[in-house]
Amino acid sequence: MAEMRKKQATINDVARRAGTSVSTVSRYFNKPDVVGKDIAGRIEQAASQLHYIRNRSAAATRGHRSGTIGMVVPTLENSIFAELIEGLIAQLRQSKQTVLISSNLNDAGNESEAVRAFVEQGVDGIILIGTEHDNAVLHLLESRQLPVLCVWNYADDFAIDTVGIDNYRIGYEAAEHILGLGHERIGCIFGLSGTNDRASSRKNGILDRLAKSAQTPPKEWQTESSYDLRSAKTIAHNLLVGDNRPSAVICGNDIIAFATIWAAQSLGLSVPDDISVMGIGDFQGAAEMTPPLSTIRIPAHTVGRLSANRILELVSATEKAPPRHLKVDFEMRIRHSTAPYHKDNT
Amino acid sequence: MAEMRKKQATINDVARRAGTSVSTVSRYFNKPDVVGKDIAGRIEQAASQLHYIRNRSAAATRGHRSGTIGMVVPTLENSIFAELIEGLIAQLRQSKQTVLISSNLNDAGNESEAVRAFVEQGVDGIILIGTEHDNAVLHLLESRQLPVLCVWNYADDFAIDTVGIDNYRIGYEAAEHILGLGHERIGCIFGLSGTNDRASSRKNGILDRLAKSAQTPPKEWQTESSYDLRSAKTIAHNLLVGDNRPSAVICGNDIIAFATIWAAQSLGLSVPDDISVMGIGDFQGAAEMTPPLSTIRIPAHTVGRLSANRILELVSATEKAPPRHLKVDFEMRIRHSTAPYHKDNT
DNA sequence: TAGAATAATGCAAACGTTTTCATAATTATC
DNA sequence: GATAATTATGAAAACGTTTGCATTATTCTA
Repeated sequence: MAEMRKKQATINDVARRAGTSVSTVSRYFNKPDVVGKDIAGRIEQAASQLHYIRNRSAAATRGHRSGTIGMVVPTLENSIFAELIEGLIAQLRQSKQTVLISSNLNDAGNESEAVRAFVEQGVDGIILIGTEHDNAVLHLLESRQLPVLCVWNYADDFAIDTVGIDNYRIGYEAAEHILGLGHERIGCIFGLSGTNDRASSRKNGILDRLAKSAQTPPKEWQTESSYDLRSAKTIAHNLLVGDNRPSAVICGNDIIAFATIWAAQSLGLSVPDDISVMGIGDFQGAAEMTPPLSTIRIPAHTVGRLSANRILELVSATEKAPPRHLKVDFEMRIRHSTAPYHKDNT
Repeated sequence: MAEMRKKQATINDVARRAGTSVSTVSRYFNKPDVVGKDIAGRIEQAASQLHYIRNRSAAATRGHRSGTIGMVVPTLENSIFAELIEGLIAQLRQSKQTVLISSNLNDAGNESEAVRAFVEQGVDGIILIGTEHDNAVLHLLESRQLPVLCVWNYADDFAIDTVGIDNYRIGYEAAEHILGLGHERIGCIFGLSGTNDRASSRKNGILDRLAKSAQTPPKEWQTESSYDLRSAKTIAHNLLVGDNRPSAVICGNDIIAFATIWAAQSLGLSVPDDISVMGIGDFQGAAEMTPPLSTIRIPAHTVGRLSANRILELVSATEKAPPRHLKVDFEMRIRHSTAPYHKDNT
């Protein structure tokens, strides 16, 4: 159909029909209040009669905003990012901005290409997850002077604006909860800390708190897993099988926590009677599952909303300001997958 | 920073440095093989030295493809759409296409605006979920002659191209499985059929198969729920509470099935000893949960891949052809949430 | 009411590409 | 070796907007 695409109404047609000039029509669409009442009416009418739709590409050539924000996430298959994105879209839509999404498909090496594609499209700003990014990406963005925002991980010493949560603190609090329950045989399944700043912040928070109470787990109880149910379940199984097992396990996120609970159940263990499980994230299903998961709620939707506001500020800022960092609060959601330590937990 | 955005290298700069004309440079980027070896080399070098990045907006004004495909989904928070999108992105990336995503945020009324925004951005094609769409949307797309693809639901009588699964058939097979197990007290929790073609196709498939064996459930066991764990769990609870309850429940999708299993467990019922639960979708976690869910796998990633290929075909087609419909197969995944009917199932 | 300030409008250049057409250079054909 | 066919290149117009500047109409000030 490419060839036969009909000629569509342009701003010229609208101007002609409304009996005015293109400049005025253009102005009307950009700042409606600057054009006279009568002409405005005629333009409105002409535009709707002709089913006129603006051509943002054309506008963008003249240096005008494209009205798009690009966001690249590590993966869409983690519901928490989906929630984040929905928050972002909801808010950005109110400002008539369109969101371009790209996924690294779980391979950080894809990021650079994704960002480049966004730059080609002429996005007004870019949102990235976390603070660890390729030099190529950072250079590109820097040389283009393109507004960037790193979300998800609060990092007050970072050179780029961030909005996110304090993952160290989250880890700390998670450990605190388990300690408060009296557990002394504590296992951990962290997220993969090698590639992921959030995971390693949480890990440090957990370990620091544990160390403070002289409860640092033995090496073989400090495990790591990707955020993937299948492998997490295997790792949890290995941690839990046999008699010498922890009485509580702290998980790097809820995916891992789900997997741990299911591994325990499939081993015939009761959560929380035989073993307590602590998650992080409050993902979908955490509250509904059996038993409802004790976790820490990360308000992803809020992060999305705030990110939208912040990137818009950055986009319309007239000069470069020092980076600002927005910390968003988390909330403990203690449900029924954790319980006080008692003797026969062994 | 808007004001101070540095001037970036344009195709002109590249041409000058490479000692050739802009036309040749442009051609080089679009069909590299049509320009001479030596010049090609010089262009390549000049472009990389200048960190040149193409400006797709400018290209688009001249009627050239924008290199973008827009997709709007009902919600991102359903992991199955996320999987679909990942498949789409993965495939489209290979053809150097960028994906624009929009979410209706669970309100179909948003779709029209989302589509309009995409048209303003000049997408080359649009992918929609399902076959039920606003007239405004359909008209807009039609009048613009924009390639459209409706995915997820196979519908061989639909005026627009589709690629998806046969939801009627899926429902039919789900019922068949439960019937084959000997159940005679069957309850259903469908998806909301009012607003959603997939849900109603499945419902019809289930009901038709049940009717064929004279097992149509009483009205009060034919319930509906939104695809949302919380409300689904409530509805499942009401269905299962008390002594007069079904021995098996067929669920409109896995979200509902998860909720049903958890509702049963929280009522002290065992799945599948007291009650069998059948899902549809094979969402994340279905295989890992306790008990592993019997369901029907919808290969969302494949749907995404195929959709990518199809929309690309439509975009580069030179004339309008009659719609084609691609059916993608599903697979039974019988695990442990369903079991043969036995007497003391009450 | 004259002059100044302000508001509304139009003209035309500019944005960075693609693409048509013409031209020059090369290769194939007899 | 002359002509035809093919290939590689460049010049310039076009795409649909925005925007700086100039102009005209309106309102304000004294």
